[in-house]
Amino acid sequence: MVIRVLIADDHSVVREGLRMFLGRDPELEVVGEAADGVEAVESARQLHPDVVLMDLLMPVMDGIAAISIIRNELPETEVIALTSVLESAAVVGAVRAGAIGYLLKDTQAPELRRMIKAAAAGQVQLSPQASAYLMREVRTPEKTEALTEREMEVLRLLVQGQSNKEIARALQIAEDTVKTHVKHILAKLGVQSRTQAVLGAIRLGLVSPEQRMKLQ
Amino acid sequence: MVIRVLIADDHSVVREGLRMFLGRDPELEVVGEAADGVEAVESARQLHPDVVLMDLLMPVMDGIAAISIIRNELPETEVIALTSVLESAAVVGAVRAGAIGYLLKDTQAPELRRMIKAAAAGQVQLSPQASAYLMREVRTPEKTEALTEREMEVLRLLVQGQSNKEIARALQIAEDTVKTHVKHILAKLGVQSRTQAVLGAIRLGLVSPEQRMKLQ
DNA sequence: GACTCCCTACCCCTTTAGTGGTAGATCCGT
DNA sequence: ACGGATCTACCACTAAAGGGGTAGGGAGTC
Repeated sequence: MVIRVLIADDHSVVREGLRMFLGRDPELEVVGEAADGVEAVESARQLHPDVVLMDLLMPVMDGIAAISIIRNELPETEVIALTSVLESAAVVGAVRAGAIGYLLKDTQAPELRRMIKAAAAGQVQLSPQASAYLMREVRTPEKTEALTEREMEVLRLLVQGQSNKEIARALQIAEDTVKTHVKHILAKLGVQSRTQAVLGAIRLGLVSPEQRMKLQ
Repeated sequence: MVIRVLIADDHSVVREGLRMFLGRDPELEVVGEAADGVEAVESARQLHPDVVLMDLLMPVMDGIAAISIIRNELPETEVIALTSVLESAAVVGAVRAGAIGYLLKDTQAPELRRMIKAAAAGQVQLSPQASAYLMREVRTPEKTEALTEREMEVLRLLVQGQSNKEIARALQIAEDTVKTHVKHILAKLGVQSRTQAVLGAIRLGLVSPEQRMKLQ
């Protein structure tokens, strides 16, 4: 019984590396590749793979969104999140979206193959570090209270380094109103200043990398 | 005449992918691998490769530092910077350090082989985007005036979201002095607020990723 | 010795940011 | 119809940040 694997990563070098790692094992077969989230979802729909190796950082549609869709439409298909950095928000997001496993790109080949087989069998396999992040998250439930839509808009402008006055102009509201929103954002994020809010937003992945790079 | 290549990347998957890409070409031979900057430098010393493929984001010693050392000690060895994101600071930093080329991890195999051969011949090969970044840098000479050592220290604390008072305590100096430093930092970075300074520092790569992640 | 750069520290002053509270308008679900 | 959440907006006040300038002491350079 061969396990059919779909690889989703925006770097061709990484895809080729994974292909090599997996190709050596006769129980595994790479049935397709995808270079972004949308491709990944479409390929999964067509191929019905047993396991998807999904990079979290991809253009067009990020990996977490793709995981959600795939897990919804194809409950038989298990997804392993794949990333180069072990970051709290990414682990939690991937697991929330339905990933059964989480691994780093510096994982060795045997470990990788073991995880794919476990995933195909529906068994959860997490690295000790990833488990630790999940534990912490469970112990501290929704540390980040959900921001409202408007607050997210304000946060996005904060992350571009704008002042309250500039934000007010951009959103066509009074500066006092902006201060109210900022006040609530700081409280919800549990920080003391807009700079900390910006750093927290970036760290928690509340804003996409594109948004925070607009500066200049 | 076979071109001897050293691969330096902290992700085993990426190394394997590069090996695959390059192995298909009889003119290229992968003579070694390194998982961090220090390993890269040591391997280069021993192996004297013709070309080093150097990831910029690595633990222990980052790629740019490793490039500097290698280019200094082994002028015959050309280095191609390798990274997943095309970012202004990284391009400029790599070229300053002595990289002869710069390429992204989503580069296709033929392109990759072509660049390695050009590099071995001492020819510069840059992607159009990377060239554009360099052009902009040249047109805007030292947009970022060099910060002094003390200013860098203050900047690092700024990037951790600390207030002037907290920074003063951390550095054992008066808050007024901190304000003076911050004043100079803002002027040199050409920004209007500490939040913008933090964003700029991150974008320009003036602080390492580890430093900005300390929050919490 | 004169000069420059850096770090330190203070001055005065303006602007921006942050805290606490209240409150009307709207929408949504029960 | 009612409560709850959200967005809006204001008030008063305090704290923090930023902009201008000056200036002494140390280290290094010419």
